[in-house]
Amino acid sequence: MFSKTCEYGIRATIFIASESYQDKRVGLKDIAQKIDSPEAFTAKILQILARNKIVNSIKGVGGGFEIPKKKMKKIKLTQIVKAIDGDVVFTGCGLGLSKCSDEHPCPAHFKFKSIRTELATMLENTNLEELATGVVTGETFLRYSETQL
Amino acid sequence: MFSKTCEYGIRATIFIASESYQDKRVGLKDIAQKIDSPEAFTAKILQILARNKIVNSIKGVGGGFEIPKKKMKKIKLTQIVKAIDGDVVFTGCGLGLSKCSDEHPCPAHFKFKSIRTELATMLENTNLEELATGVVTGETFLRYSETQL
DNA sequence: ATTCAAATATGATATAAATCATATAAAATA
DNA sequence: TATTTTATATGATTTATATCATATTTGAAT
Repeated sequence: MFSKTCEYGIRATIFIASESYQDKRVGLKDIAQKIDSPEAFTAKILQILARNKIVNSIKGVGGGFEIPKKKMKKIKLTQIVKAIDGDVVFTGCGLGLSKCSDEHPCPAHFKFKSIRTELATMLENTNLEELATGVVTGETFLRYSETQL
Repeated sequence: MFSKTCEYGIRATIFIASESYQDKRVGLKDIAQKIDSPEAFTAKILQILARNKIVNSIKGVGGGFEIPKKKMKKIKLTQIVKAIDGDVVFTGCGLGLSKCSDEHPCPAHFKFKSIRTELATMLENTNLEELATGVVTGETFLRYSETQL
C-alpha cells in the first residue's frame, strides 16, 4: 500500500509524538531502535518529515526530534503519506493505467473507487495524537519483538 | 496497491476473457499490444497465470490464450492477485510490522482493518465476466491512448 | 573560542522489481 | 518428417527502491 520509506516515516512520526506527549525529545538512534528501522535510512526520512514541518528537528547537543503537543491533533496521516509517497495512493489506477477516471475507466475503476475514497477519508480523519496515545498506554506497538525493547 | 506484475496480469486476464467471450483466441503479441505492456514481461506473467489454471495456453500454430466462457463467472479477482502477489495485500500490516494482529496491533491496525476487509470482499466478489463485458461493450478500457487501438 | 553531540547533505552500494534476450519445446500443417 | 508458429524456460540487464557510509553543518556547553 505504502512504500517502505513511508511506513518507516509514519512509524517514526508516531514514535516521536508518543515521546513528545511525555515531554521527551528523541534522537535518531533511539527512533531507529524503537521502530526497528535502519538508522541511516531513517535519518533521510526524518529529513523529509522535517522539511515538511511534520516534525521539528533540533541540532546540537541534547538535540533530536519533537512534535509540539498542540500540533498532534492537527497532523493527519494524509500529510505524512503525501509528503513521502505523493498522492499516487489517492489517485493512481488499481490496474496501473496511466489515465483512469470516471470518464475513461479501467474495468475495475468503480470497484476500487469506494475503497479508495474510504482509505482517503480514514487517512484524512486519523490524527497523530490518537495514534500516539495508543503507544503511550501500551495498547499498540511500533515494532515486533518478544520483549518490545 | 498491487505490483506492476499483478496489474499487467489482471489486465491480461481481462483482455483474454473479453476475447474469449467472443470466441476468439489471442496470442502474446496481441495481448501485450492491447493492454500496453512489455511483451517479454507479459509472457512471463502469462506463464504464471497458465500454471495457476487462470488461463489456458495452447502452443503451436493458431495457438494462444483463452478462458472458457463458463469459467469466467467463477474466476475472481482474488485468485489472480493471490497467484501473482501472494496474500501480502490481505494480511500485511499497513505500517510494515512483520507481525500485526488484533492481539498485537500497530497504531493504525484497526483503522486499516475495515478497509482491508472491504478490499478483500470486493476482490472476492468481483468475477472476470463482469470485468470482461465492460471491455466488450466499450464502456471500460485496458490501456490509455487517444485511439484505443 | 573549542569541543562535542547531534542533525543534514550527498554520494555510493546493495537489493529487489521490472524488463529484455535467447534458446527450447510443443503443436499444427504441409 | 520438416518447417513454422506459437508458448515456455531461463538467464542477463536495467531501473527503482532501499540501505550504507562519510563528510558537513549546527547548536550547546565548557
